[in-house]
Amino acid sequence: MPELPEVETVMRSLQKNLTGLAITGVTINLSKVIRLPGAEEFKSALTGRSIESFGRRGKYLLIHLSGGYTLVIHLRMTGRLVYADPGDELPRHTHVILQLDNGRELRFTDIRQFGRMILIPTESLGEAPELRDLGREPLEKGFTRDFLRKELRRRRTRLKALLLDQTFIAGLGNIYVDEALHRARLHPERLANSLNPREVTRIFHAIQEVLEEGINNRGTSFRDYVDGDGRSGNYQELLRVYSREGHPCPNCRKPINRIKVSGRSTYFCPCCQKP
DNA sequence: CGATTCCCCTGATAGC
DNA sequence: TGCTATCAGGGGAATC
Repeated sequence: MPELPEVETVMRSLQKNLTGLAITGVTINLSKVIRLPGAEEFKSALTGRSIESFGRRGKYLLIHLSGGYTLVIHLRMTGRLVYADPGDELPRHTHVILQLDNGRELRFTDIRQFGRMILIPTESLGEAPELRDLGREPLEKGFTRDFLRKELRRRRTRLKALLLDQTFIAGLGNIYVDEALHRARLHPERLANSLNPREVTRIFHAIQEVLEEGINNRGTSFRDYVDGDGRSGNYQELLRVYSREGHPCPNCRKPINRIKVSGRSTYFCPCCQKP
């Protein structure tokens, strides 16, 4: 499931291959993935533009195009963006293809059809409903221990629910939240305003560490995720709790437990992460 | 404000 | 073997 490290890895792989190329045509096989504008307008607005640079905001990938437009893409659960040769076998569930002026193409494939694309003027990126309400970038300067401390104190919700809230911190998802909580030795159902200063420090560092490790290992390929070259990541081999129910905790060897928190499967060590 | 549930959707898996 | 029910989950909407 593409979270911040996976989207960052996709961005970097596409950046390397696609920067400077022009879009010569667009194929849309499933128009509902195009949220804005309409499918025909989307095609004509993209065709002829060149790819100038890439960016990321939370779990959103940004492709900045010539003429002041940005293509905003969310991969949700099973979305893939892969740079391919038109001769390569076309995967099932390929919904959008951007033809490029070097004879290759960028394919958007998404089994569950949850992923979305939006084309908007770059200058109005900040007002786009998808991006407008996103919280801080956890790997940028604006994410400080002091910010986290004040926000945690203010919120009366469970820690896991808060960390998953994209309007609070942008980019964390189920995998990295569970990993960060384990690393910080905090129970996912702890109330956000119950953390003492040392615990705040622990979760602050843990969030950044798991995200950086995730990026350094090119993301977690738990099921569907691959980068822009179609390569899997490696972080699934380093996960300590996520999807490891019954496996021994790397710290204490007690079996990892699984519960539901805010409707999400939540993995934790009942010994290291006491309520 | 927060918690819960439903929805979108396909494919893997469990249970019978 | 083959069928069906359940589950997985990001995010948005609706409801309490």
